[in-house]
Amino acid sequence: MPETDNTPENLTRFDIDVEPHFQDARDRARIYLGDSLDILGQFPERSVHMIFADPPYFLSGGGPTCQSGRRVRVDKGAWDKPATIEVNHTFTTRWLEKCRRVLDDNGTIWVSGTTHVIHSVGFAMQQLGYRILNDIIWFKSNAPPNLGCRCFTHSTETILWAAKSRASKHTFNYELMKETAGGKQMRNLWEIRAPAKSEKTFGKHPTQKPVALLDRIVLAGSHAGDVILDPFSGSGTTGIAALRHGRRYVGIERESEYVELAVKRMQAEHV
Amino acid sequence: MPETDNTPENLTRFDIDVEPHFQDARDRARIYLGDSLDILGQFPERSVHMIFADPPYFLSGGGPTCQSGRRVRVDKGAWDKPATIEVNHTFTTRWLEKCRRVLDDNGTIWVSGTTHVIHSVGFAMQQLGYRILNDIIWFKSNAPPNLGCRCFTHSTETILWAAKSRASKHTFNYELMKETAGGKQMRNLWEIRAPAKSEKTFGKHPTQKPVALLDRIVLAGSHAGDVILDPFSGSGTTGIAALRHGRRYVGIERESEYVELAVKRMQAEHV
DNA sequence: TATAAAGGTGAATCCGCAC
DNA sequence: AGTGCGGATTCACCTTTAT
Repeated sequence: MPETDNTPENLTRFDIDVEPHFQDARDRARIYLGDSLDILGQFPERSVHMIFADPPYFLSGGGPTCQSGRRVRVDKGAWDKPATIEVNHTFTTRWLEKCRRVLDDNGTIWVSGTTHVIHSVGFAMQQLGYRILNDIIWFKSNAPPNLGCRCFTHSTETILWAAKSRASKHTFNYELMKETAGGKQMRNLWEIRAPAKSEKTFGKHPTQKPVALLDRIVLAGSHAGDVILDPFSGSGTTGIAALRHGRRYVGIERESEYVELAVKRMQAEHV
Repeated sequence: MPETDNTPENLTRFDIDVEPHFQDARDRARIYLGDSLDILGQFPERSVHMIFADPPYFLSGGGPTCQSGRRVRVDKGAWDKPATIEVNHTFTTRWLEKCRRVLDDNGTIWVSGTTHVIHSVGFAMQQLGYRILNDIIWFKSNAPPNLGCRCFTHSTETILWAAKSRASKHTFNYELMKETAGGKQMRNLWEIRAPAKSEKTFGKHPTQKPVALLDRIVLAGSHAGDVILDPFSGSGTTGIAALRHGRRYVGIERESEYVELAVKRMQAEHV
């Protein structure tokens, strides 16, 4: 283990056992290929200013980023739903705990998710001592209709924004957000269109976020020069927004396919 | 204990040990004064078609409907935040469990709450085997600005809508909702103004909901004649909406002050 | 060439039916 | 009773054709 540097000015000193898979020329961006829990455990404490995470979840069959093949099989040969939920909550708690260790005392974390996972996230945050500042509602005004007609059209996603603890003096660029909102306090409801298919120029990621969403998050919760971490980097939207606004970026992603996609997207942005 | 009647046509046969504090002439509405856990435990299984609940919560000092005096005091003479959260989650789990027992197999439950409690509710629902159908976002377009400028204006409240289990064939009046939404599928984002102070004619309740919100919930999730339960009846908005649309109502409330308020409001509606 | 109208495509879940 | 297949469903977006 290298010497720990607890100042936040230490992106160039992340001298951990894992080589970054990608690192830009001026070391403003790194992406590590591997397991978030392992890699986060090697980062120095309090080394990042802000975290954005769009975590995978294991319910309802699982997607490509999912270790769902490794589920706990219970008696009677059937998937036990509550057991699966507990397993998922354990995973959620673990990565949120690792994130909290590397987060600056005045830093904040933003976690997006749909119904399947967001309540586990919110509850785990509260259990771990995070202080939830807002439930931000991302309203996708162009959401596709439900094919089944058994409930309301799912047109929102929730983003939980939390400070590290009750004692934090967290960053919030209030005036900038007020300007962006046309002179009034910005509300927790954000109408932002979901990315169209044609916007996914370099490939597909199942939950790719619009850059406009990450722009707002980066601008609201960080300063120029800050280090922003995304432990489930995916297609790299967080990195694009971070660099676009003069922040530094550390991503972690376990699928090399997505790392390549993220690098291509970041390079196409001339950042 | 009386004979159990598992049909849902049994409002007049809720012959439990607790006398309703209020009961209307045609027995379309009852309000029980007392503790929800006790009273729910006496109701027959599967005796209500739909439940709406706006539960109390114990965090951040507690309000008037709150048993917060009975908190767990831990060592060092300070409130232990995670412990408080676990206590709160235990309470949430208990009442959701009791509700599930009295809910018809094809019935649904709607639970409203803010950040402080809604994630505990959602997670407990998943743990108990409920199936969440939607996170409904109630957008209060007339929400007051935040006094502190440390986060975004809290302008939404979440309502979790859930079926009893994955196997349920729950009620959803799709076509009616589609009409209401102007011919397209209704989305999970509902813009409804918060009640003005002048609407609170007969007294105050800290989290009083607009009748328009309950109108929509009642119309979406129940049929005429159905029994609707509100285990934290408060100022009785659920009862007003239920009777207005020809449903029956069972409320439970532990503060006699609110029971009186609810009765006054229901009588003023000529129902 | 620009704008408008028309038509095709795609997403996920529920249901009934056959076995 | 459980499994498994196929059909039905909605609306935003993109493409094609018409004005």
